[in-house]
Amino acid sequence: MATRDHELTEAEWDIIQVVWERQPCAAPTVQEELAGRKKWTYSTVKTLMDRMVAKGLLTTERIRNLMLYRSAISRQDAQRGELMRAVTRAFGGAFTPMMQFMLDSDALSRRELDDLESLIRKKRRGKAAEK
Amino acid sequence: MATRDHELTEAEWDIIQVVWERQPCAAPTVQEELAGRKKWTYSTVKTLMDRMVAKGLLTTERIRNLMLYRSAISRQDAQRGELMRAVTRAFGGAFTPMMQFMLDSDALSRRELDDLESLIRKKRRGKAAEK
DNA sequence: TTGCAGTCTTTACATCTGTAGAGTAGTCTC
DNA sequence: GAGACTACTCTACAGATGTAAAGACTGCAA
Repeated sequence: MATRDHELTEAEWDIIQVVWERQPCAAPTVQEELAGRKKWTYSTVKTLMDRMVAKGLLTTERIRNLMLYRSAISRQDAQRGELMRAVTRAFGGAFTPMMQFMLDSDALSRRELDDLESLIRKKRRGKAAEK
Repeated sequence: MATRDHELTEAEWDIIQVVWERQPCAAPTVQEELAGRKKWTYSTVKTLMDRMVAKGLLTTERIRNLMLYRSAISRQDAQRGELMRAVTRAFGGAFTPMMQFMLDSDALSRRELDDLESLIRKKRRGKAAEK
């Protein structure tokens, strides 16, 4: 059941983010929610959402005259997809080099490094416990 | 000098990868190099490369009748761009959650976790030494 | 000098993505 | 029941992306 990786476009990320928060929700809701950041008209949002339905990213349920949308993929799936995309394209599919790159890029503060180290330690204990 | 992040498309990644390896190189070289994996004709490769020049991703130098291409951005820049894209879109710009996600996704083997831990330790020592 | 092999230039086209106007159809209100 | 709302459907269009055919140029070999 290879939940194959989904790649969302920029606009799709903006929309699905709102859907995850508010689902089930109607297109006007999403448009209003995004109104602050994006100056998209209702039409734009609706078109994007319907295309996402066609792509299997969202599902709809019609209640009388209202279309309710739900996400068809989990946030985790979408995050994994985005990550796989990055690691595949930019790092030849190898996670360790990517992690190393992040560490080397000084993107992380001392504090974050601390957190990360304990996370890894915990993780390793888990692995060690496995068969 | 904000070396702003570059976002490459799928096809652009394939091409620039070869350019990094072989530069300076001509379009036919790139096409041949990719021939195994992509069934792109010379025309396709050349068109893509010229568009990349227009975008500032590659540079050219004409020697007689030959066009030599070079990458205008480093592999690191491109990798950073891809990573920023992922972390921005999928993790709201926060690196730690992204790292955590990777750790939780079991993408890494015991071995890799070991390597990673020592990497982080080294990194932390570095940070500690700073001002 | 003629043709061929190699390279480049021009043009094209389908699909995807972002963006939206215009028109239609229920619903609520007076 | 007519207007005002609200939400929906249809259609369009420009720019980006993937893909490539057709034609033009040029230097070398016969």
